[in-house]
Amino acid sequence: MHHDMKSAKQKNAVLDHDVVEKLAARGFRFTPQREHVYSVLLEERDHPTAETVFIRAKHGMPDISMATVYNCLDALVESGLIRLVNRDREATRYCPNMHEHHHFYCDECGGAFDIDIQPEAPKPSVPVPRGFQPSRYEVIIHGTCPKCGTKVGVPRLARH
Amino acid sequence: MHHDMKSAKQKNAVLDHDVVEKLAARGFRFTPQREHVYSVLLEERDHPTAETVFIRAKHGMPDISMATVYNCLDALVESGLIRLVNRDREATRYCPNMHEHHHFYCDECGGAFDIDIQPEAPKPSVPVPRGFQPSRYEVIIHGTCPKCGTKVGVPRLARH
DNA sequence: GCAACATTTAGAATAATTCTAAATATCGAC
DNA sequence: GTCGATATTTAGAATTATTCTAAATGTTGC
Repeated sequence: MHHDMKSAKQKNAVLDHDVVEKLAARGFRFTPQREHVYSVLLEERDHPTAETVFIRAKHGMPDISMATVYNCLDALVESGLIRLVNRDREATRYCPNMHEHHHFYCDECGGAFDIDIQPEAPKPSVPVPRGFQPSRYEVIIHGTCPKCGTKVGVPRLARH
Repeated sequence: MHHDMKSAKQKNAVLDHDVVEKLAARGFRFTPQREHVYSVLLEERDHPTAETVFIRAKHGMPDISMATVYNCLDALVESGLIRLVNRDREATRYCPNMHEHHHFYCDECGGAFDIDIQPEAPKPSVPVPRGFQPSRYEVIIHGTCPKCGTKVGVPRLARH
């Protein structure tokens, strides 16, 4: 519908404006590639790797290169628009959710889930020793997700 | 002193026995290389990379190979004797402290610090949505360490 | 439009990790 | 203790993830 499209456009305009500002604040320009990479991250919130972002970004922008994807991701991270998350022994992944939140990684299926912080819940007060100045907390929770938790878990043996 | 040496030896025997058991529990053998790699990790608790472990391990065992270091680290991780920690965009690092604890990473000097959990402090109760079954929490704290915190921080510009 | 500078691009280079195949070591059965 | 089965170590090749390079292109301010 015409009305909806216009509304969506307006939303994008607002969004873009924010992106422009955040990039500019760190001395970066707002380019079609950076916008596109960011939109890819927003679309599927499954913490994709740079490789996956590359593949997805090519759909709407077939000529984009891997180097540019890395460049864009770096710029977005520096600008505080996305953050980077690590999985053990895996390629770095990216997350566009900048609200304070935790991450849940399912040991079974490998899925990644954002865990929102309940505003009523007490701040995870982790006392650090004298002299340390914490700026950011990151909580990673390992376990099984609802889908995998219901399956009968065959305890796997350690085999080489 | 003779007495001290004997005591140290006894300690090692106890330690080794635990290592043997933990390895065996996962179907691994207790080998000189695995023992040595583990001892390297215990000696310097600075979360070394595989590469660093390799270099250090070569001192006491000049013929050990990189492949074996990776193999040993894998076996030790699987056996729950060490754990693996990630730093953004850096090689995987290893930590032999298996007591429940957090990690503090200094943004300035890159140093890694283990943050013990105060027993009196309330468990960091991070409520997860229905259906999720957490098995392990990992808390990473970013900030500045006591040494770097005292220096006058020149705010660095974002440059490419 | 021009000069200065940022960005993109393809591909090369580097770094981290995993794989392969042969040699060696260990374990349990006899 | 010898034998066969299996695990481990080793060197080096292969793969994967990331960074670097240099040339082309785009953007900005004058």
